[in-house]
Amino acid sequence: MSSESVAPTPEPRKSDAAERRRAEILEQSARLFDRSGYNKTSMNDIAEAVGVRKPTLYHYFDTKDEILYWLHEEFINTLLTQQEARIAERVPADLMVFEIMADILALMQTHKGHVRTYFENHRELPERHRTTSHEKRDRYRRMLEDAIAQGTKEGTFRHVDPGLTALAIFGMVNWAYQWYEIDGTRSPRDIATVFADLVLNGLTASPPRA
Amino acid sequence: MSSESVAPTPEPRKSDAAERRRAEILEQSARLFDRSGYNKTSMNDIAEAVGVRKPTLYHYFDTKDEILYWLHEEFINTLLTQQEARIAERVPADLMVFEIMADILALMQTHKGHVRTYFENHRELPERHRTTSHEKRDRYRRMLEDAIAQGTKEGTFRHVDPGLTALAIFGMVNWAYQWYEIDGTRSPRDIATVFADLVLNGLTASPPRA
DNA sequence: CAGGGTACCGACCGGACGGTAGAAACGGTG
DNA sequence: CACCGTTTCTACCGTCCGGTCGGTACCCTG
Repeated sequence: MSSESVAPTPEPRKSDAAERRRAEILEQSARLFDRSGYNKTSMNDIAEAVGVRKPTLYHYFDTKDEILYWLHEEFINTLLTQQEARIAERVPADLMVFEIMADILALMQTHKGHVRTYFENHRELPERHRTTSHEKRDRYRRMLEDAIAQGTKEGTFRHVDPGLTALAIFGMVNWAYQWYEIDGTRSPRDIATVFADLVLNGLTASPPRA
Repeated sequence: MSSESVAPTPEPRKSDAAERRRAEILEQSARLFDRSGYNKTSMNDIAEAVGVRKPTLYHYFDTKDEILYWLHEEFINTLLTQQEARIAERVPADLMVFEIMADILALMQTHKGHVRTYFENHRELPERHRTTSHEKRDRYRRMLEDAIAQGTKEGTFRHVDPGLTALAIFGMVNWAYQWYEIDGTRSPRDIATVFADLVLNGLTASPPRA
């Protein structure tokens, strides 16, 4: 404490290099899982991509499942933080719905491998990790449900089932992991605009009788 | 031709029993894949569930991939046939959208294992099967796009991008494979009603200015 | 510069898994 | 009832893969 005067990094709890290695392993894993699938990618493949040998991976992650678990952590924590900020700022419900959709669609550009791998394999996670990851996922789902319920309470939204409606909206955006092309013409935010317009205003031409 | 007078099944091209065995293998595969995942289910597991030995499976399907391929065939052909009938009947666009959604949601009750397995593993299919299965999938997607475009042309729907809108709608219903519980309180058709109402009329309370 | 944790590696293990070989039984047909 | 394709089985193969063992090099701290 007292001896450090010009330390550039105040508190590197764990070795800084270790943290970067860990991040690199997750990044390469996501890349390979996205390209070849979780099950068809071996720990050896990951090690090679990172530039180390297989046993070194096990210095950072106890099992392959653990890598999958942390891929989920990386993006679900982002989503939770972003939405928590909006709740604190009391963002209007309709805007919240749009922003949640935009957040998730943004992942398709920045964390496609993470998302795909989790969506397609979370059921096969060992009990412990599956449960805790589902808790965060469910917490996020409740955030959207709350935003919908709030919108109804404030008169912005019609009376709808918040649970089913949230599942519909999540479906719209989550499914993008199946078709979104990173080098496509539309940005995630453009797509969010179109999707939010659809879910807020509907497909029907003449406004429904109020 | 001339010898058969009271034949109950006019043309059992391939042995009838063989056809039933094949169907049974697909059914058990879907069940096990849904429970434990495609990759964590071995050919031996399937054989046991069917009540035969592993090599017998290979008498009906050359590879494990082929089983996955035929699981897709089973449900995509149903979907295509159902929608083709509607096109022939000139069903109105908004009803078509509802019925397509209802068809897919119905699969969650009748073919959950099929759907899940295909969605989560079609990318890892060998080139040949992947391509042909994608062709049918894309054909079905175009059907929804056409219905949307037709609705716009007829003035039922607003001006929207049919491609993106179709992807949004498919997302809503396809994603149900992740959360639909067969013994839940809501039937697939109930859910389709709610979802179609959402996508047709939107979430907003007061009608948007026309 | 001694000591101890951190990072890394070569070699290896046990087992599971997709798929095959080769032959026996079965069953419909002429 | 002889024949031939179909269906099924026992036994087996080669490979791959997640994970471990035991040790070495490295580096930071005292």
